[in-house]
Amino acid sequence: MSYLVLESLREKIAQALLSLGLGSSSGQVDFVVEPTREKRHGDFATNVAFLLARLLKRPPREVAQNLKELLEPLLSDMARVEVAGGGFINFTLKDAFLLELLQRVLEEDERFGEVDVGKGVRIQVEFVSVNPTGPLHVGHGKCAAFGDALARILAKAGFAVEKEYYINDAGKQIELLGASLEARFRQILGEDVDVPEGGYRGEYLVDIARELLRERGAEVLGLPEEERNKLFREYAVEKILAQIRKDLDDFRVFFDVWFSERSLYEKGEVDYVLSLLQEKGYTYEQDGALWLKTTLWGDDKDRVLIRENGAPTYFASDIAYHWNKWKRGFERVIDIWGADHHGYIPRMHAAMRALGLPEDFLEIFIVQFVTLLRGGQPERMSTRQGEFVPLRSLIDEVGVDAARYYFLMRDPETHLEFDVEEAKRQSMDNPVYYVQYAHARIVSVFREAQKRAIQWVPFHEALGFGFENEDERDIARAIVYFPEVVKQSALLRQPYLLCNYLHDLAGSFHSFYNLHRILDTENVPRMSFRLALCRLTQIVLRNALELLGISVPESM
RNA sequence: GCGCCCGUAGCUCAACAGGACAGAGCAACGGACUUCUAAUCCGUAGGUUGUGGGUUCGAUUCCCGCCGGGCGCGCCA
Repeated sequence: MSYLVLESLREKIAQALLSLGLGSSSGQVDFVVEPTREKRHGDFATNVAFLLARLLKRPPREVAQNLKELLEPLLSDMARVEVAGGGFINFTLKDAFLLELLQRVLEEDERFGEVDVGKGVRIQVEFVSVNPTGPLHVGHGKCAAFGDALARILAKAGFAVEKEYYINDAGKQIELLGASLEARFRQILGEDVDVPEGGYRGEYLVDIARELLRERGAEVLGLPEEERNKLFREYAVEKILAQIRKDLDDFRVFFDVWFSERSLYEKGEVDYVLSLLQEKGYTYEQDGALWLKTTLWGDDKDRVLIRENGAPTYFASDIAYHWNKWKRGFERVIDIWGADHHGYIPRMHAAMRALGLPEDFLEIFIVQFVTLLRGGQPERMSTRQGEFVPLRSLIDEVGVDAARYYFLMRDPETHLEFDVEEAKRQSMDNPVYYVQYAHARIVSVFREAQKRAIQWVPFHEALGFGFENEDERDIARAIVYFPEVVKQSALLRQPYLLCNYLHDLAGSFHSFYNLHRILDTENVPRMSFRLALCRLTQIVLRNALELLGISVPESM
């Protein structure tokens, strides 16, 4: 497991507090340790003295001073512990310690960044789960990128992760889909019929109808109604799902499980869960329908489980679905939904409580809409949001890497303005290339070294030469911080923290590269040390990009 | 009307979960390739953090009101 710099420091401070009879495990002093923003404040800082000052009713500065004296002997890894500002305590790592950590990074290599905050907890991430009634659009792409990256990050952070796609292959919209396909089918055969009211009018159904005609011929219309409906329905779902899978594959998003809603009905799980809720006494009948008392857990109104016509609602099968997840042994499940579903959250949480599941079993994330811009102007393809632009066309236009990075670089719960023109530009305005370029540059340095048959001291030995300047040290500090970022993004479920980090790391490297010559055969120790730093930076860039599902180019 | 999200430089966004002087990129301007990839770097300029209160040693961050934008409020999924 990788070393967590902040966590270790925090623990030591907590220990010091305990020895003072303060702080304690009860956490009455909830202090932070964080990397400093400015170099002159050292590497890390804590606000513990401010919080303690309140408790002790002493000036923060004085508390900080006392604490510093107490801490110093405990912190053999620190070169300096200083009181600054109104009462901050700043820490500066010993170079020797930093170098020792770098050694570990070399050893851990592709495993660097693995942390054990997940402790093997089984967690499921369910995302995209688009109804198989039409192709994926750009908004789904954002959900896909987020869910996929989150799953990768959680795995790196020590969770046992499974990715799942829930196929809504039951219910009215699927009936409508089948009817829409049949209408297109008949149209091709020259019949004067229209797509049913509220049906699916997209061109893709015309293509599918043609395919069906080619495969099965016009005689399918002669089948008995029930059989015919089933055929059209299933054919449409199958074809559309295949297209969705293809799009997701190309977007480098893969699922462990494709779960069918229909199977819940077939196995009687919907009925079972309904009876379970009835037994618990959380349901009642009114207006001929069966209701769940979701208001018991804060929902605005109670919700219908079985309609007056006897058909279960989507809500009912969704409850069964989540019960099924629980029965499969997940300790925690994450649902990622589009913004138009946010009104659905309270009832879902209420249902979990009604089933008696732990409060933190279900986590729901809402992914806000994407607005596509083209040169600063909103995309015209839709009168509403750009999200109706197919994901496919975005991938074709800007590529997978740029698309994924743009989706991931922001908090998914905020609206995203995605400028297609900017994403396409292979230049400095494009953050994904900025990061990838750093990697390609490093590879190129090694390529050059090899070409010139340059000999250098092996990395682990070369690290012994130590830092020559602040620029080198800055990179080292950024490198050893990576595991903390993995931990943070996993616990906060925020892949974008990783993007910010990557951008910073790449920036430190680019600055360094422009300021200092690496391949300097006049000074072999220095060159060797710098090559070691390059390799280390390369390791982190690669590991981090992989967590985002973005390719790691050897040259650009 | 109610609920959720959002409001920071001309534009798109950060600010590490309440911390030090609010930072990047783009756009603008000025510099750096006979030397490891210039998709890069260095510098200049750009701000009453929508607004009014409150809590705090400290607020872009938390609370309340208002203004503006987005989304949702079905026995649809």
